[in-house]
Amino acid sequence: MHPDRRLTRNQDAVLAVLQEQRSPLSAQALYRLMRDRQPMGLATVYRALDVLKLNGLVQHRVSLEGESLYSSIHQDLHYLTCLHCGQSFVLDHCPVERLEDQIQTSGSFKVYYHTLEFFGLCEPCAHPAAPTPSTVHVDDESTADGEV
Amino acid sequence: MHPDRRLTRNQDAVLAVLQEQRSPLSAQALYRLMRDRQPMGLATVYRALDVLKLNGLVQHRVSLEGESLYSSIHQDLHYLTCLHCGQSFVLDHCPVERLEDQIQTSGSFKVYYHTLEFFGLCEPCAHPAAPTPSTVHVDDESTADGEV
DNA sequence: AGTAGAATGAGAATGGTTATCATTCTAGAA
DNA sequence: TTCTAGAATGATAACCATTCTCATTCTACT
Repeated sequence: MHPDRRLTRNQDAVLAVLQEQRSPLSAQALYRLMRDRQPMGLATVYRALDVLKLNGLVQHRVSLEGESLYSSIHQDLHYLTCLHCGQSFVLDHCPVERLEDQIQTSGSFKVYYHTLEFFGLCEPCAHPAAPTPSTVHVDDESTADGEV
Repeated sequence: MHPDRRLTRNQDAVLAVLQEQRSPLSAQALYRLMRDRQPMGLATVYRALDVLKLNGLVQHRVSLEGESLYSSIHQDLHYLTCLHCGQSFVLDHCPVERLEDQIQTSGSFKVYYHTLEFFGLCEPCAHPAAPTPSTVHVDDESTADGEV
């Protein structure tokens, strides 16, 4: 990874594959995919993703399982993620672009991308057939809005 | 962690400590803090955070280093994070609350909290004294082996 | 062609988080 | 109060995505 340098063959291949994807991919999944395209070591995949990220070509978010998911910088997808089952639903609207522009033009920080994700419980997890973790009674301190 | 159950002493203590904090804390940091308050095993701290999260009392985001940072659900902090040095700057404005309400009232998903984070390069990392990773030439996409 | 610096691969090491399991606690029943 | 089933807890091993190490290969430039 270096200043004013053109991407390497591997970095280019990783970027190309990412740009074909419809949804974010983990580094490991990407590594497996590369076998049929441009086989390379796992470490190289991670390094390539780092370079691409530092150059504003790729973005990433972290799944609930702690896995980093990468996608092309041009994808502006956001999610509703269930804290219980971990399933993610895609949101079609992004209300943040304007703010990003504001930050951008205010100088002093160059914004490449942003993540916006909502967490909570999806319908099945919130109202399961059999009772499931949902309501909790908190006695003291601030909160006490149990009821779900 | 169980249905319609009051928080345990430990879970209560973890929540209380979190509510005193001004900024998000990692589970490990929290574990260290608890020693002076309500000593408990590291695993219990993680379990408590899970329960609190599933009940909408605590939120978390993941740092660039892959560490989960927890905070009270009432903190609505968002960040500008530098991809190069990892430093985070707090944003004072959150433009997303309205959308959260929309999702909330549209039914079918109960939103507890959201994360909003901008990534890019901070001033020092973007314009360092000595040249640093910044510019990259991409000749479109799948140019795997062109000239070079 | 020759050389310095960068990239790469393979595998070891790291470190936050989760799983395991024996023990302790809690809330309700008798 | 005592008894008991189910839940919570602690200590530690196991996991696993990611990073590091280092010897080797490539690349760009002279």
